[in-house]
Amino acid sequence: MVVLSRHWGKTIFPISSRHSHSKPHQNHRIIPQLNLTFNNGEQQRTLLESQLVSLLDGCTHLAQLNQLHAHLFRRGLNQCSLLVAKLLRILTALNVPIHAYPRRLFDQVHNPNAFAYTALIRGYSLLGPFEESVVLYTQMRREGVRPLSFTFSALFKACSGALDVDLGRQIHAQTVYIGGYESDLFVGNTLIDMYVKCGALGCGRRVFDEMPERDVISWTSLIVAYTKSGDMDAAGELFDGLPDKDMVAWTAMITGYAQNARPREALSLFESMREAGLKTDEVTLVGVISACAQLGATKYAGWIRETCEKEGLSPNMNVVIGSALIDMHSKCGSVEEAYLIFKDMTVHNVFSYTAMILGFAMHGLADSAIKLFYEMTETEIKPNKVTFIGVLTACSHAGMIREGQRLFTKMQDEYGVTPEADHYTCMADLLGRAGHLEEALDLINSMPLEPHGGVWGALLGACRIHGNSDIAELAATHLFELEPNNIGNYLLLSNIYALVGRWSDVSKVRNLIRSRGLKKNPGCSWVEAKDGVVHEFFAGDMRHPKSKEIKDALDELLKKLKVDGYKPILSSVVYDMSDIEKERRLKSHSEKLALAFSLLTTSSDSPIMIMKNLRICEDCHIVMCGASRVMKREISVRDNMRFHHFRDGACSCGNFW
DNA sequence: TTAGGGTTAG
Repeated sequence: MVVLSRHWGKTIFPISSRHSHSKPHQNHRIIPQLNLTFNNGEQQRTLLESQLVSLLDGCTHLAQLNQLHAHLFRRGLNQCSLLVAKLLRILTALNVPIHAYPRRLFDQVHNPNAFAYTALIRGYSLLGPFEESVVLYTQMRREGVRPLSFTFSALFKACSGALDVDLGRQIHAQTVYIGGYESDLFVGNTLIDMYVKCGALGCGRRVFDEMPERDVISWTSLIVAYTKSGDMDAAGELFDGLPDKDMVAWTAMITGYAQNARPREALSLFESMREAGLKTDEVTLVGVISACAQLGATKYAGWIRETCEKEGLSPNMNVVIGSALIDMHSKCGSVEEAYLIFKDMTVHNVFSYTAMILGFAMHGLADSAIKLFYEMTETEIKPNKVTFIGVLTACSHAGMIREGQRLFTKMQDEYGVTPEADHYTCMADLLGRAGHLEEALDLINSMPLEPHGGVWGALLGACRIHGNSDIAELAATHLFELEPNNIGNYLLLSNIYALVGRWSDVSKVRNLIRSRGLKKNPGCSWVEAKDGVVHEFFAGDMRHPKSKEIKDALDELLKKLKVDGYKPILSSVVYDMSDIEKERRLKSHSEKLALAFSLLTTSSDSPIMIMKNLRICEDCHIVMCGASRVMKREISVRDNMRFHHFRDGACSCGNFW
C-alpha cells in the first residue's frame, strides 16, 4: 500500500484568460492538500479517479494542472479516459492550443472511450482546427466507440465554426446512432444553432418545429437568427409566443431591434423588461446603450448611465460597457462626456480606443483623434482595421491630406493591417473632398481589390462638392450597376447636373429613377424635449400638433436671416421648378422644422440638438449658421455622417463636409 | 454539452 500525502504550498500565478492581462496574483493561492490512499485494488483505483476528478474541478492554475498531471503520470492514470477527458475540458476552457499538449495527453490513452473522444472533439470544435473534430469522429466510429449525444453537440459546433452546412447535414443524418436529434434537447438545440449560423434559417426552423420538446434556448436561438437576418416581425412573433422569457431571450430581442436600426422599439422593450421584473446584465445594457446612441437621446442616455452604475457596471471598471458608453455619448453630441469616461477607465482595449477615436472624428476633432491614435501606439494595444477607419475619417473631415496618406502607408508597413475597400473609401473621400478628384480616381483604378459602392460613392459625393459632372458620370455608371436600388446615388448625380445647369440630363436621371420604381427616402429629423419625449419631423409634414406655431416661428427666423443677408440656396433643390416653389420646398426641410420647434419650446440659454437621418443640405447648413448668431444659441446637428456644431455664425466643420 | 454583446466609411 502506498500512502500519498503531499502538501503543495507554493505561490501560484494564475493563467491568463482571454480577457484579462496576466499579472502575478496579489493573494497567494495555496493548492489544497492532497491526501489519498492508493493500492492496486480496482475499487480504490476508481475511488482515486473520482477524487482526482473533483480535485481537477477546482484547478484554475496551470501550475496546479501540471503538478496533478505529473502525479497522474507517475500512477499510470494518464491513460484513464475519464481523467483525461476532464483535463481536456479544463485545457479547452483555458484556450490551450489543442494540437499541442492536450492532443499529446489524449494520444497517451489506450482505448479511449467516448468521453475522452468527445472532450477532444469539443476542444477542436471550440478552438479549431474544426476539421480535426470530424477526423476524430471518423476514427472513433472506426474503433467501434459509440458516440454520445454531446459528441454531436460538439460536432455541430465545429460545423458552425467552419460554416460548413453540407458537413452539418451529413452529421445531422448520423444522429440516428443516438436515436435522432428528437431524443435529446441539447442535440436539437445545437442543431438549430448550426443551421442558423450557417445561414440555413429554414432548416433551423424545421428542426425547431419538429422537436418534441423545446426550451427557452431553442426559442432564443431562432429569435436571434431572425433578428440577424433582419426579419424582426418573425422574431417578434416567436418572442411573443415564448412562454417563459428569460433575461437572455429579452436581451436577444432588444439587441435585435438595436441592430436593425429600430432603437425606439429596443428602448421600449427594455422598459417592458424592467417592468416584468427581470434582472439586467452587461449584455442587455450594451444593446440598450447602442439603441440610445442611434437615437441620440441625451436624457435617456443619462438614465442608462445611472442604470449601469446601479447594476454595478461602472464604465471605468468594465471595458465593454465603457466602450459602448463612449460611443453613445459621442453620438448623443457630447464628445467631452465621452472623453471623461475614456480617461477614467482603468482598462483599455482596441474597442475603447477606437470608439474614442471615432468619437473625435465624428465631431471634427481631427487633432485629438490623431493624438489619441499615437498614444495608443505607445501601449501594447494594436490598432485594427476599424481604428484606421477612424483616423482616416478624421483626416478627411479636416482636409489633412498629408497626414491621411502617411497613415494609410503606415497602416500596411508598420501595423500589418491590409487596406480593405472601406479604407479606400476613406482615401477617395480624403482626396476627393479636398478637390483632388483625378488623384482619387487614379487611386480607385489602382486598387488591388474590386472597388465597392462605398468607394465610388465617396468619389461621387466629392464631385458634388466640386461640381465635376464628368467624373461624376463615371462614378455613377459604376454605382448604378453595384447599387441599382440606392436612390441616393441617382439624386446626387441629378444634383450635380443641376449645379452645372444640365437640365436635360437632370430629367434623364429622374426618368431613370421612375423607371426603376425607386422612392425617395423621406428626410426625418428629431429632437428630444425637456421631458425626454422625442419629437419627429418629416419634410413637409404638418402632422405635429404645434405645426402652425412651428411654421410661424420658422418664417420669423428666415425673415431675420434675410435681413442679415441670407439668400436661399435654390440649387439644393434637385427638381426643376420655379424659384418660389423651390424656396417653399427648402422651408419644409425636416431639420428646419426641428430647429423652429426647439426655438419655440426651449429656454433661450439651452443648447439645441437636432438629429437627422440624411445628410444636411447646404441651405439648412447656412440657416443653422445664421440662426446660431441671430438667436444667440448653440445649435448642433447630427446628420448621417457626423456632427455639426454651430456657434456664433460658424460651423465646427469649417463648411468642409 | 446548448441561447444574447462593444468600435465601420460615401
